[in-house]
Amino acid sequence: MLGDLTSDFIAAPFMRRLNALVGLSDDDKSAILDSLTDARTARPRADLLRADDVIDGLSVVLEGFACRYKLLPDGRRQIVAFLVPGDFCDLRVLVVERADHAVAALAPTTTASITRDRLLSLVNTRPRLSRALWWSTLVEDAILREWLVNVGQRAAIERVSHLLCELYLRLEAVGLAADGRLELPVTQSELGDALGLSTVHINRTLRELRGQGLLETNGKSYFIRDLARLARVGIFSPDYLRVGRDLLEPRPDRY
Amino acid sequence: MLGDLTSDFIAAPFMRRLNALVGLSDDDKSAILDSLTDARTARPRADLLRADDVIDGLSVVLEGFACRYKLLPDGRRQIVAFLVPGDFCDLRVLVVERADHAVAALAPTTTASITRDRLLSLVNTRPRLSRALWWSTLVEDAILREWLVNVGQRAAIERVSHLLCELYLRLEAVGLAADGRLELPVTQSELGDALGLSTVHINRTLRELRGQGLLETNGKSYFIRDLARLARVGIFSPDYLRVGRDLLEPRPDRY
DNA sequence: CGTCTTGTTGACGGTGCTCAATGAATGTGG
DNA sequence: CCACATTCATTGAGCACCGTCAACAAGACG
Repeated sequence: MLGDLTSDFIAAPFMRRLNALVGLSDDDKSAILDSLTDARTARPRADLLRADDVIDGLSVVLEGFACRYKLLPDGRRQIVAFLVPGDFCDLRVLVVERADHAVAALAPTTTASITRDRLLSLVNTRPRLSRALWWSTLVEDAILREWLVNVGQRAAIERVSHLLCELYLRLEAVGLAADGRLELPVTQSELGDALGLSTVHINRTLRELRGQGLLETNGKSYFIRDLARLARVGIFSPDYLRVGRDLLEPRPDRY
Repeated sequence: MLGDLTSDFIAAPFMRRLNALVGLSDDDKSAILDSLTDARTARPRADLLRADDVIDGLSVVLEGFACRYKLLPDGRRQIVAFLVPGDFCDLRVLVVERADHAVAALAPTTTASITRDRLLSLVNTRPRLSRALWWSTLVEDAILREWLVNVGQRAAIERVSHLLCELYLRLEAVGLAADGRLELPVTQSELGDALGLSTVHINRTLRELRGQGLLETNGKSYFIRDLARLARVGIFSPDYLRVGRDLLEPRPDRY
């Protein structure tokens, strides 16, 4: 285990994520926290996991920013997910031995791991934890479906707006964004690879959003001036981020 | 249970799918087959499951063709998956109570169900079955990621070719396609909604593929004249359809 | 036998891509 | 600490891919 790390500030986003998992007891939470081992920090552009790698355990992002991606033989790249602190790298390790896609750090990224055996024994002895882990894969799936809708149906300005709304809410949920401000340690080229748009067009689209007074950017700092309006432009509804929660649960009325 | 249905020809694709699931015993197979109940046939365009529906059990497609889809408020539709015989409608029922997307029949489609309680007791008493079900959700995820790559990175002719290769292999795997021939009971408009292309452009792309001698179409019958070449055009590699199988397993050399 | 859906094709235009150049920022090695 | 290289953001020009609109034919269906 990581010793002091479990009580350390660095695990805060992961803690917040665990708290959000339905029905997880304090006992479950400390069981999984205590199983974290082997913390390491990857530099930007470093692969955390390569396609066809044999997976030997479950990794959790504690700090930083990463992505899943697939490459075509000619070099085109599609980013299929962004991983923010608190996200799991490869939950499918429970069933599958090899990855079908790669995971790369986009910013300096700290991860910690749980060995496969430890994880299997956790889910076997703690049904609620097992359920919670499955639940978080379902949220991931829901995000993936929404990304397909985004890339398949929305125009460029809608895609960018939608992604910004999603990332703002996800980062806010783990305490890494507030008051419309968020840090996105990704290049415009990476945004393009996630949204199926060219770098040049990402740049022009961001300029358009700034021109409409919806957004301010300064390097990798983003400031959403009007979340409700940005959500309208992006035809964004946050429901998919809360799969399985009671749909009638009161929600902030910002969209 | 469905009585005669379990031994009936109609369950053949589902049987073939079960046989393909890793490590499933005959006992497991008959347990799940015997749990099938409440067979019903939906007409084309009928919803099998609506967004926000409370899910009361697991449905299996026995015959026909269906899709998962999400709608935007203005009517745009993205099809996020095709369901062929042997596919499950809503495996997430195990964890989540409500659907975040809809499922619709595209052809006359027969489904059978397993009640939630029965399913839960099956997975609790049969670890291999539980593992096999999770495995099939992972294959679904892999297909979803590949669709995102398809829509995000590939040009129209590549997208159509890729989808045709995928559907041919999936249908062949359950005995519904052979010798390059397959039936796709979908309209060109539905292909467009799956690939993020307009109906008109689907039509032109199919014409182009016919012109290149790669494909023949006759209504909803498709004949792939040269699978290897179509796969090359679509930059198609079948790996993602076999997530978790040994990557060294010998494969037909058709791509 | 009308009506509706689907497939097909043409014309036209726009969204977004490619190519190219520039400057700023960042990183690296001497 | 500076010289140099590389990455990244930004903008312009030109054009291609694909969408929209429109029309018509052929089935499918009641």
